[in-house]
Amino acid sequence: MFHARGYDAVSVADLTAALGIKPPSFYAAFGSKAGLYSRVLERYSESGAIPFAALLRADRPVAVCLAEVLEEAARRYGASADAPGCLVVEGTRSNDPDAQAAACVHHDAAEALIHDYIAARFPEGADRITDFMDTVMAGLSAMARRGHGTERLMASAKMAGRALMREFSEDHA
Amino acid sequence: MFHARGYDAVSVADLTAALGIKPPSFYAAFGSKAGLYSRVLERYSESGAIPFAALLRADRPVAVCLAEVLEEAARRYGASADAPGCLVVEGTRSNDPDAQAAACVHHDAAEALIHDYIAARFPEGADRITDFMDTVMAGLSAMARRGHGTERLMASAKMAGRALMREFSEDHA
DNA sequence: CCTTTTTTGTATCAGTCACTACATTATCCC
DNA sequence: GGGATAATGTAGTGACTGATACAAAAAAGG
Repeated sequence: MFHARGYDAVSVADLTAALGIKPPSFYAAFGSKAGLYSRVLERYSESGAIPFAALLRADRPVAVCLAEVLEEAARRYGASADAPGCLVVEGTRSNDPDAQAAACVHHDAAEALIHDYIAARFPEGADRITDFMDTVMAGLSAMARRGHGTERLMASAKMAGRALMREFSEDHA
Repeated sequence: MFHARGYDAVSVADLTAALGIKPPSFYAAFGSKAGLYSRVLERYSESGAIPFAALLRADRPVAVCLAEVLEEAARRYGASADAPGCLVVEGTRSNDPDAQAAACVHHDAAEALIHDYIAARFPEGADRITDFMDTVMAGLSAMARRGHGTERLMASAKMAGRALMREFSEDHA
């Protein structure tokens, strides 16, 4: 439900109704609405999110791996129309401070993964390229939330991917 | 205030306090919270938003003009830290149906402007390129909201702009 | 100056938010 | 089966949401 409608748009009443439990049981189990969200984020990071560690390989060109991350984002963000976009990216935009902080933890971790991966071989462009990756992924998540399916997202992801290739081939030269 | 904190995060109480008026005067003047937001959007589209009509020129290369739109977005979205991102783009993400609809009107108009501009000279790629423009602009607005300044946004905008050049030069060949 | 109309402030509307005190029911251990 | 413990349902907390009824004050018109 958090993924489908966003943290702010889901009320505790919605959650308890969906779970078939009453508020006291909900708070006994999860502590708070943000507490449940934290656990959902954890689960999402383990299974539903982009597998950065597997995609960012040291034995392949940096630009290729980064482009594959973007394409995987397009695939996952547009996969299910009833849960569009990235749970983490969207969470960082919540109006609730606790939820936002929880989502930022995961986002910052993923961002650091990307940054370090680039920095290992192109330290001078790591900041710039990481920003670009962030921008495109935030954009893809937003477009998914607008209803765009995987095909349309993929076209934009591939375009951004080609921009990455270009960027790295220039750094090489 | 809508631009600074987002439609959902601003309450009528905030608005009446800031305006120095009481709720009845507020509703007499604007009809509703969404009514005021509509007028704010109107004003924003006339003065604060990206001047698409001026930027999308028929006497210059399509890719150059589109790249300039993205750079102008970077400039405006990151200009003031207390009102980051695009009021329209962010408005389309509101949880309030009325506010979202009002923002979508302006967003769709801008999108149509871009689409028609591209379609006039590159009909086969208009959909794809428009999606890419939307994606990057949504991403830039999101990054601005995360606190990135104009310089960082501009770097990503320029990268995306170079991707556009490449795309059009290939279509040419 | 007095009446009429408009604007404003006081106080509050019903509804929803996340969250909890309390009592009852179910479960477990012996 | 009986007593301690844990989980649950009932009901409601205060705070806030957007939006108003009503009356007092201000402005306009003669």
